[in-house]
Amino acid sequence: MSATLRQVAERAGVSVRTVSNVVSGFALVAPETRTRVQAAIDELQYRPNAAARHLRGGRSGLVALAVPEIASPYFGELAGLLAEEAERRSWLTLIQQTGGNARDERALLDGVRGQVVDGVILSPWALSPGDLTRRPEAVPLVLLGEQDAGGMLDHVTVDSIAAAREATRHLIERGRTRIAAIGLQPHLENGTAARRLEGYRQALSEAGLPADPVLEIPVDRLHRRDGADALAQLLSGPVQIDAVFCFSDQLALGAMRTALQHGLTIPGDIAVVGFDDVEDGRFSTPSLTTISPDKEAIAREALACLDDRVGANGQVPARRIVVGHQLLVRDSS
Amino acid sequence: MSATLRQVAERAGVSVRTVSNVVSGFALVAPETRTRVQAAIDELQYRPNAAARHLRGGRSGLVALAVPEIASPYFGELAGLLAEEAERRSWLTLIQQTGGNARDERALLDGVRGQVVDGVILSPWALSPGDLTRRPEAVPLVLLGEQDAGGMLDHVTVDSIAAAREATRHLIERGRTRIAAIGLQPHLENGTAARRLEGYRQALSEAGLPADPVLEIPVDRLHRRDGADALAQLLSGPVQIDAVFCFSDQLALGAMRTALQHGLTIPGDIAVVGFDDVEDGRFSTPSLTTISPDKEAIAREALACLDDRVGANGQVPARRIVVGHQLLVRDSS
DNA sequence: CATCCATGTTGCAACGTTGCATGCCACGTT
DNA sequence: AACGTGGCATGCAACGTTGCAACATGGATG
Repeated sequence: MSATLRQVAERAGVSVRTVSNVVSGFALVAPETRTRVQAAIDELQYRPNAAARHLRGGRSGLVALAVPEIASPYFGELAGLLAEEAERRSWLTLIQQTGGNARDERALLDGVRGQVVDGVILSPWALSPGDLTRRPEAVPLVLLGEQDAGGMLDHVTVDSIAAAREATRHLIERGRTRIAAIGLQPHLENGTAARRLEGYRQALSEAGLPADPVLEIPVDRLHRRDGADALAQLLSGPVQIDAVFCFSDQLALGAMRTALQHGLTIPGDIAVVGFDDVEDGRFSTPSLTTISPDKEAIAREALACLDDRVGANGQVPARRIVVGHQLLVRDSS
Repeated sequence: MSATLRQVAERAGVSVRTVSNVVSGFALVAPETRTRVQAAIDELQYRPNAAARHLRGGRSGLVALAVPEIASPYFGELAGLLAEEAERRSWLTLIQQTGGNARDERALLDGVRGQVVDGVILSPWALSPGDLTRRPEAVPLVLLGEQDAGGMLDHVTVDSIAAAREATRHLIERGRTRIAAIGLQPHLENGTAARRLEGYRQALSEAGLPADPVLEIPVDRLHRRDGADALAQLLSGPVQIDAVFCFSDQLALGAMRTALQHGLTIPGDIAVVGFDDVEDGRFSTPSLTTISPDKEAIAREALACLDDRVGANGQVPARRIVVGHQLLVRDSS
């Protein structure tokens, strides 16, 4: 094991407390003493013991990042940015996968959180606002995504309604009139899909196009497979379409595959727009038009919220931060 | 904060030690006492304090997962599986991005490791075997990938030479004779690219095809962009090719994009094979033929190594575990 | 009846750190 | 000479847990 304060103290011929002062950089230490202690520290390769500091100070320096699945490109990219930002602020990042189900998300809120981490950044998928606010313990919690908690919690999000409206409007401006929406998730409490659907409908309505329930396709999850299946289902039916707005890039990439397999051209026969701007969509063929949320800003703001809340223990008013987004027009439309 | 053992003890009218015994499940506790204590635990919602346990027991229950970048699909998928397996074994997973540079990888070995985590799973990218073995402290370390450490450390890998040979042989069996290799990384210590190149050359040699240095293309990183650029470079030159073996799926997906943009057909004009079997390749158009390493096995074996080494403190002989792989033939060849 | 054992239960100490209060010294002021 | 002051260093206690050894109790054994 590593050297302790006591060992360093003995070596330097000072008290444990003085070594602690040198290590912390604070307090008054005579220059001569400081160099002597520092020498002992270097010789013994002293490293502060994280467990003792945690026990004594009540802070672990750990933040949990809870997402449905880290392997999903969007959450992978977000996790990368969050981990970077966390490191910049001297936090270590714990990764916690919820699988997107309510049971695991709830277990997470009760479990890990309380005793190991100083804060949690949660991207809820299945929890209702009620679940979120009914938390006995008070570990700082920041929400990502659409699921609001009635203004009780810090919350970083994009304006999904506006973004979805822009995406749909873009398709309309390209002359499309039979625009399907893929990605409804009526079985989840999660408000994301609902908001994107809302934006989609607003755009249709603004353009005087009818909203047709037959064009609104629910999916089980947000994987490529689901997008592929959803479009296949549409194409095998009697419905005519000339565009699809998918609620995630993953869905869009799956849908594109189905379209191409059916011999359709993109964007000739079908224009496709996604949401997330993951790396895949930039190099797919054709490249994918998408809504690009400002992920760097999400990471930055989420950690900033946590920092503020952990620093000032007690009452900081809950914040709701809306980060920017951008429509990136590429070859698929 | 949460209740402590002492508070539970007072409430149940027993000693702190007895409560500890109940919580741990071990030792002898009279059934009647146990239920009484359990009741107090439930009422007070007692949760063991992780910091105290860590300090007392010397184990944090944390394992660090150190990869170049979590946003990269291969590492994302691997991280997901590793985190799942870790949870199954009651570890929490810390995520540590090295950026694939030697400085950060070295810093990681000296820093975090020592005082916070019980073990590290490292996917080295830039470190030499020398860097890896020259470690003063003795925190269990498991290596992923090709970079061996002279048999000094636990090491989980695929047989890259054999896999690359199979991939190349597959292209030869499809009648290709001008097969390029994309993905050399002469600037890194990392042995991965070197082994895949070795397997590629072996296959050519076995088939009596000449190895042509002009067909072996180095890249800076392993992103789609690099694959796209590499193929563009090849196509703009005088060299004729009818197939590409890319050392990662990312490179392959980038190369496919370039090929399609140049109006080439896949696999008609150019057959493409990748390495990794990431989700993207399953839904790209055309879908990507690739080498699929058994990622579940990698995750399982890596955690098993760590468990064994942490459990039995001291001398466990270093293990080298080779997990299986499989050539998945899809539309790109 | 003394002894031994198994079963329950307990107090003490220690893990390494830092907040707090105190001690000590030299120096300058009244 | 007595006093206050500021710079520096230290000892004690506590964070919450568990290993260890010891201690009760009651029943079985010699």
